[in-house]
Amino acid sequence: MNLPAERLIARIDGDTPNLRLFALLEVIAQKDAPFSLQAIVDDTGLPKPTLHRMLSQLESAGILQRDGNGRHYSTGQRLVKLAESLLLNSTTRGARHAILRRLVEAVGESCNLTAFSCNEVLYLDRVETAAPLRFTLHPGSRVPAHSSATGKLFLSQMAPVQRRRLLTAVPLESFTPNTITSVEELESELDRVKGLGYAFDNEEFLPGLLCLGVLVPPIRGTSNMGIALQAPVMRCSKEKALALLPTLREAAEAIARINHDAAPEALADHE
Amino acid sequence: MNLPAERLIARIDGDTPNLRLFALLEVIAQKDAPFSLQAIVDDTGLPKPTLHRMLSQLESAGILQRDGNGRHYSTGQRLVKLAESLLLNSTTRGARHAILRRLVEAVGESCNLTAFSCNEVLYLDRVETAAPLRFTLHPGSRVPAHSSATGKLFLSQMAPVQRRRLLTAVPLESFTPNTITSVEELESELDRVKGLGYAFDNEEFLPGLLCLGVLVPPIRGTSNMGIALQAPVMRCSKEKALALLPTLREAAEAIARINHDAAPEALADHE
DNA sequence: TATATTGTTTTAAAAAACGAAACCCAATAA
DNA sequence: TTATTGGGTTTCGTTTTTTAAAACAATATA
Repeated sequence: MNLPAERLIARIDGDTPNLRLFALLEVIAQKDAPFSLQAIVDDTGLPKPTLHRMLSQLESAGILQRDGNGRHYSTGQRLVKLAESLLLNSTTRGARHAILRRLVEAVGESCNLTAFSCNEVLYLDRVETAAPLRFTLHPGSRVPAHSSATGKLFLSQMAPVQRRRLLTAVPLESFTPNTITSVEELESELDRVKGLGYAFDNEEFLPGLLCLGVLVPPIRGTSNMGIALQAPVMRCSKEKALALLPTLREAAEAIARINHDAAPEALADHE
Repeated sequence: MNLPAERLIARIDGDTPNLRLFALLEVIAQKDAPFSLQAIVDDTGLPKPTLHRMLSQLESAGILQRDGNGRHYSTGQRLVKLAESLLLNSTTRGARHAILRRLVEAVGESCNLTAFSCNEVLYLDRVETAAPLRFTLHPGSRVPAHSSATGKLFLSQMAPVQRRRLLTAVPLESFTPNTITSVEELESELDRVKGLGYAFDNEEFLPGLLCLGVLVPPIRGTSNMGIALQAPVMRCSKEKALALLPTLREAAEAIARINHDAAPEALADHE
């Protein structure tokens, strides 16, 4: 996960200290493992004492934490909390919600917007269908990735080595007879999913619940948002769900556009 | 979404500008709609010109953006991207948390992951049991090493000379009748602990709280991570806790594997 | 044991942040 | 039309932080 060092240096250099701090956070956000002071020095080109001070400040504020042998830092509670709050309460929430609502109206089933956080699927938002039979899951709740449609999509984007580390850290918990609990089986499912660009959760988390998920296209790199349709199997077969895939994709693209322009007026036209 | 303003002020006030910026981001992260300068003034209590400057900096860096009429700010592209990167890459934390959670499920008591930082035990993460009677300690809090199970383990690894210097620098504070406050006594306890490879905290910090800790095996050298079980004495005897030692060890090894994978490569010689 | 390497502290100069007060500017009300 | 109000913005001297070279300490490596 080494990014071009020069670009980071260039951006960090010309700016005010406040922005430098932000740039530091951006560098840290790219790290997928605890990092040393020296690693940040290499990435940013800033002087070591400067970074030492900044990291110490962040550590004593609980934004970072020292870790492992005490010479490495990793993201602290507070930083993760900030990231989650940002995605949950984002000012574009209203616009995203409108799109989700329109999607639910179009497909007639509950849909939700998810993000990948700490190896789990985090529900950012959810709109429920009017149909009486429905599953109720609240924004802010979490679900394991391996038994979730969008979770599989998130996993399918990861580098195989890193992904395997996650999957083998803890046995894959089984929720229903359909839950995939073997790492090998899951990995081949993930490869399949990667090729298709969509994923099912075929009663793998809750009995009777079928989900079809797609990723919200990222500007570049990997996506950290997905939307999924959730329907009771007795009302929606896999085939029927697949027929709705284009509608789902359309909504995903609409949300991608919002994320990109982040223009609050975006929903005015669709009202 | 209005949080108690005083608390935010208090936190924002005493800190360095860098941390002030972060606190500002935290306030912004709570907003679910575009916000005005005045709204932030009300939330933080900081002077208007100060915030104006900060917001302007953030805006010109693409971290925030102004909406239509120019009088409101909302989260910009770069801030959302930061949040997503953070969550996508917080895999190590997530994996450790998953292991901790599974451990808690297996032993039925609260467990935590600690590190040795500045001669104190720092709680990195914690998962609480579902049992109604429990002690609540938050990640990020600190506890003196001499009255903590994992703290004793950390101390037991140190070179005797260095350790003695540490222990005699300041009198050992007493928290309960069981707290070891004599250096000689503590040192013999530490030798015993070193031989056993595990440590108890037998109501030495909080009355009624029994802890059993083990070290997370290091790649090499000394370990600065430990995991501990924490249980009310009335529910868990020393013997009962000891019976869970293998489970505890297993979890420690699982975390060690994660740390091992995340190990820093010997200095990268690019350039 | 010597010897790099990385982390930490110290320093004076430079830069930025700070915030009081004054100033703008648009939208109402008189 | 003119005052008034409630933001928002700019100015500027003071205070504080940041900066980064250099020295220092601790640690790993040979």
